[in-house]
Amino acid sequence: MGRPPCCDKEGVKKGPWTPEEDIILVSYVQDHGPGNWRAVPANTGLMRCSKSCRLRWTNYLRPGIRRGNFSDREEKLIVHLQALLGNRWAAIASYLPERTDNDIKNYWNTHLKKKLERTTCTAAPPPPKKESAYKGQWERRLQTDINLARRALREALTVDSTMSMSPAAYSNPADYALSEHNISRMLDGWALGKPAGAGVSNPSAADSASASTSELTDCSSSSASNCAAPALWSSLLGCQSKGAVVGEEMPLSAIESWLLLDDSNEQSVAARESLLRNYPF
DNA sequence: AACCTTGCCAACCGCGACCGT
DNA sequence: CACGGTCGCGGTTGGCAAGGT
Repeated sequence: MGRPPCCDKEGVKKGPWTPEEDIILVSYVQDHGPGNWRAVPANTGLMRCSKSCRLRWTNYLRPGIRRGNFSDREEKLIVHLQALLGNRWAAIASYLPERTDNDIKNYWNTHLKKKLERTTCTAAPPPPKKESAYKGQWERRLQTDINLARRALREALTVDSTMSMSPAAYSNPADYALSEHNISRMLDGWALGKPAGAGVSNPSAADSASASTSELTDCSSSSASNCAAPALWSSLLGCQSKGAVVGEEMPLSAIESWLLLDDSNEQSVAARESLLRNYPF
């Protein structure tokens, strides 16, 4: 069986958006905020399905989106994150707040994939290096971060008596492990345990702050992973997540440094090991 | 100039997850 | 618990533009 497509109703317009439609959508979102997409066509008279409205907003009209060429830094981040996370474009996009998952996906499919194929064809096959171990560890870590962030956000948004519960109050230990209480406890521990040089500002956090300068940016209505992950990194690394000076020259954050490290460089590997020691999982 | 090929990207489609009833 | 509605994600496609023949 299968659900009929949401956009096959008669009178639902498809294809490219006109400037007039864009204006209507932007005006509506400015008034009501993003979210509740089902109400958008009904309230605006747009002959578009809710899905199309959401997509247009998130991929094109949403403020804070940077279009055009990807920088080397962004390329490297995408390549590394893709290697770690696979084709989880939304998760990858959460580390590049100014780029949409669609943009990153398109860029990967049209540029980076071919680029990598070219380089892997010409380059010698990679030795069975420690990288795989790092990859596995960091992939798990990143995935856990996303899951924790999602869960923490959900819990934070829920006025819940379990907030003050002790571990013993949880019937399932896994529930406590993922509880907001435990997460904040862990974050405190990580922040306290940060190395002397770890108090660097996080460009991701700065990007988030930059994106959030627009009053239209509404984290609560978008994917939790999109908003929570950079914030989590900020917490993890002891960075200021709010009030980051936008536009100021920022040193690379620990995570970004790691992502940009050259695998073939022993110094880089040593630096990575150091990071792993400083931020034990 | 006309036609064909290729590359790019906005938009669509289908599926799974989540949430309320 | 089951069900239906909604949302978000990832894969895919359609159409346009640029370049080549």
